[in-house]
Amino acid sequence: MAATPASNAENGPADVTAVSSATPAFSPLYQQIKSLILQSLQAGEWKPGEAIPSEMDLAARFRVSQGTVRKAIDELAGENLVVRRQGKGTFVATHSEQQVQYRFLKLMPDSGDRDDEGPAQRTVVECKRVRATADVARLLALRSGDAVVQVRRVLAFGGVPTIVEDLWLPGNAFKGISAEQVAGYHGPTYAMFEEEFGVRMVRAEERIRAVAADPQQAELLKVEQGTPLLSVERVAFTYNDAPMELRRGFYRTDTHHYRNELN
Amino acid sequence: MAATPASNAENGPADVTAVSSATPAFSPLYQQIKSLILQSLQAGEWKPGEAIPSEMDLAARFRVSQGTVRKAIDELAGENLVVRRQGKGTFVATHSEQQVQYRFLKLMPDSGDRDDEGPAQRTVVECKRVRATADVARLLALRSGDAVVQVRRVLAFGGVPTIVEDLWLPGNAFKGISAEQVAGYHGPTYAMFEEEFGVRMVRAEERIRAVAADPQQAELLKVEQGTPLLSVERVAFTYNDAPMELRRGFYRTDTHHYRNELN
DNA sequence: CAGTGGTCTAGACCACTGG
DNA sequence: CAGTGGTCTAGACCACTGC
Repeated sequence: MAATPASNAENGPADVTAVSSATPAFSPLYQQIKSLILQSLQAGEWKPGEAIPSEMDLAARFRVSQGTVRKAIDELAGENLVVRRQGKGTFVATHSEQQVQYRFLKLMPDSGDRDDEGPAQRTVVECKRVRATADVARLLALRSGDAVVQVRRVLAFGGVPTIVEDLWLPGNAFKGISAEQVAGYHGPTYAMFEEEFGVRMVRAEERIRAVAADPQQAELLKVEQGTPLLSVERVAFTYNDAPMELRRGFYRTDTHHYRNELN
Repeated sequence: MAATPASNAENGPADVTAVSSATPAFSPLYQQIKSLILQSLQAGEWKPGEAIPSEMDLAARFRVSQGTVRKAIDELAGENLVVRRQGKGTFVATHSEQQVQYRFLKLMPDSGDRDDEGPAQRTVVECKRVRATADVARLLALRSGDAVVQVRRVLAFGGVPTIVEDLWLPGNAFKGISAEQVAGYHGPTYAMFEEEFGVRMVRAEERIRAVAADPQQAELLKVEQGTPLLSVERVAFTYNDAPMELRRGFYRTDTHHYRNELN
């Protein structure tokens, strides 16, 4: 009964080549298993923080060997979609964990660790429903005029306002979001998105520039107008590469810096 | 003759735990194989661009199964130290390849591909031997006053000067480097370092800030003094995490942006 | 066609977690 | 102690490259 991959005979396991017999594209079994798991992840069969079935169980479910499931999960773990814990199981990744908190925030204090200065103090300046402008719509894969939620907030570290940023969220997925929710939640904002709206951010792209502080930014960050600021435009994506957040931030870099690792 | 990593008994597979019986630290066999390969890479047993022995050969050399060698090479490939090519072999990674050229340069034109604007035009402003200041020495793991080579250059894209940067290189490893060499080499500077000095950069760390152009930067980049520029400080490392280059660059970001992917 | 990396399996054993 | 992920092996076959 166990699968005998790539064998056409009676008993054979999933026929790897049969998936799309028209295209000559060859897709390994473990890739197919991977996308099956991915579908379950997307569908919410297992929630963030929960354990997914053991490798043995999944092997039985998909009629393949444990090694094949293993390789599929290896890739998912490499993409930070799941987390393996020896002796315990494999868990759906979440932004709530201590270890990888602020995974997407690359701004670091010049000296000392980020833990030293504690969590950011969040001040929500405004939170309103608006219609998407052309560029917001484009980046969020919406149509101009679609409903979006715009949040403007200031993040301070050790009492010093350091970041001012706008968030744009598709109105559909974030119905009823409020300023209190954004400001009051304990933990990363992306963890709140998971808990309150079932939206898990998986990856993001940033475009960084140097700009001069305009009057409003200068006031919110308590710097002189014209001070150079780091402009960080981020598009964050959920599972199927669907953009779910646009963020435009302006960072003071007199006591902090944006840290990046090149491999 | 052939290495028998950490095996005590005659026939059995290598005893994984015996490596450091004092420390309870457990090091899997494939990790040991990985560091053996890494040592050969460092020692220059195989040069950038060359093929390393086949998995079968390495398995025989180290007296382990092919699967174990495979997992070791998988990690090396994941760190971009080595490149696998099906049907051909596994090759030592190099900065000379077309595909991954400018792996460390994240500045992108706002519209269009980087290939569209062609290679950067390099102008070397100066190239001189100096003594390391305290901060340069610290970042390069040298002592203050040690000999270093400083290179100042301007990079232009499509005729527009966009980057001005200083490079500091340990004098020891880069003896005899000249302005002509830096300016005249066809291909990435890091490829030149490999060919001419046997120094291969493996990874790098960057610290990014927004600053105002000083008079000299303004002149070289043909912008107004005070224009916001992206300040990018990079330390590049060779094999054993040894820092081998410090680079301080200033980027115009009116037509380009620094692109980053968050996972 | 031989040689390379890539996939898949089956089974054994190890390390770690928690009841 | 049972259950989980982690390692290692041996062997089969597939996909790709180049002679």
